[in-house]
Amino acid sequence: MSLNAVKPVRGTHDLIGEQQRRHAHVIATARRITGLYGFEEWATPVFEDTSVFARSLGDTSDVVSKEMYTFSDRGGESLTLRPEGTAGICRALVTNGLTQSLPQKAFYAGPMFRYERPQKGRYRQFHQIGAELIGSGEPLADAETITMGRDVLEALGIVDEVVLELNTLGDAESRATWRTALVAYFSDYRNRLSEDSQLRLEHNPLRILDSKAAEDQPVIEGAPGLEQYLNDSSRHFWDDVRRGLDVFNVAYTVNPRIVRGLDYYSHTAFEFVTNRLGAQGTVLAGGRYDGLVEEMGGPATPAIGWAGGIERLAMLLDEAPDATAPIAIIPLGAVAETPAIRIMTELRAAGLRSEMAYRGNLKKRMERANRAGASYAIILGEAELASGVVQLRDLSEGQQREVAPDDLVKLLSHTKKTGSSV
RNA sequence: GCGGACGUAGCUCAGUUGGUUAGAGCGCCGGUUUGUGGUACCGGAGGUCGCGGGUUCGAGCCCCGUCUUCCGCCCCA
Repeated sequence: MSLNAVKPVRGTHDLIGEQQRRHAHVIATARRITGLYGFEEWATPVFEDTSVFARSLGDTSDVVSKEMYTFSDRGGESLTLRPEGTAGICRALVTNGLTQSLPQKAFYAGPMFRYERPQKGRYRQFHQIGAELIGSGEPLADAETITMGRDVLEALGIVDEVVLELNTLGDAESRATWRTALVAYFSDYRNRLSEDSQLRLEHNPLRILDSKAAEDQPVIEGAPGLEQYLNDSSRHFWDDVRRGLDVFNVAYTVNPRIVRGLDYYSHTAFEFVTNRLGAQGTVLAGGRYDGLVEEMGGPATPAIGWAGGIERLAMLLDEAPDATAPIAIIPLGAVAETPAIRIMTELRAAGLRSEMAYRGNLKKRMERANRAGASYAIILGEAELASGVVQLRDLSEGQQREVAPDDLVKLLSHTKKTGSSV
């Protein structure tokens, strides 16, 4: 790198070659699978009025103040780069009047931004796929949405790398009574809690449950579970979600420590987790958020969804999808260029990826074709022009024969091979 | 925001207790009589050792600061 080369912003990454192909594959796969479930892709702005996200977060101290990319535009309005996808989707639902035509099934993919310290699979600009099913309050909707997430992971070939952890947060009433009991319990053991957890007791007591501090574990063991505080309807909902997962044939383990900090969450919470990515093991996660649309100024509307981190999913893919192998067109001498371009144009019109280098002798062009992972080389010089043929060389087999130019499309169309360029 | 580790060619890394013009492999470029690649041989380019200070006769190596990346913590919408 040269002396005064510009540097990328901390926590941002370029996606080139294999990396971009991995990302594109994750997105294309998720788009296809969610499509099978009747979801349609939405694209919302990457920045919104700050209130869109601030509202969805309430006044969760750290998150709003320290971890969002917030700035003023020239008109003095406070804007924020979206830190996640759900709030924007809900805002779009409301502003487009779609609360009148529920349910809506939205799939999205794109960059998100959080001002955090980077680690592997956790960047300041990162990318997510996500799906939101808005307007369905039945437990079966939860089961089907989770199943859809499982299917995406399966289609990516990584379902064996993850386990599905499931929990219920109950409805607002159940959670309130549980929370009270929890705070009372932890307060009794306050001095046995870690310093962090003593702070959490003040502003986010549920988070003590997934504390990593060793000294917290014995206290957490004895903490009251939500189970005993669930009211009847919440209990039925929870039972029905699990029954639904059985019907859809989705395996899960119940993990009572999965919590969500915000009030609009209710009932189902789930995470697909891997142990292959260190501390960033959650690969796709979601839950029910029946209170959010109302928070955005719409009518009370039930909703459930999930989001998955593309970086993490891309890292788990066994191998990157191959680039499509091109066909290399190699004219020898200036007179061959025009017929070569004609052939190349025909191949492209037939849907075949074709490239021609502008310079270099035959040897150089062959080397270049090889490096580009070309499947075939089409060589034509004066001798070929004179007899109305071209040389068609199979670069993987090393065999070469003369063919009529008109036969090329037919010969190459069914031999779509893959190469390993970039 | 807190704690820790790393930072030498495009990539992966070597570089003895600080001592002359900083190395290797891979990759890249060129050549091996000019119409044949992926494999052999020969040659070449490319680094002010992340950046900035300091100590020293002398710093890639020691000290301080700073930036990045990575590992944890906090947070995780």
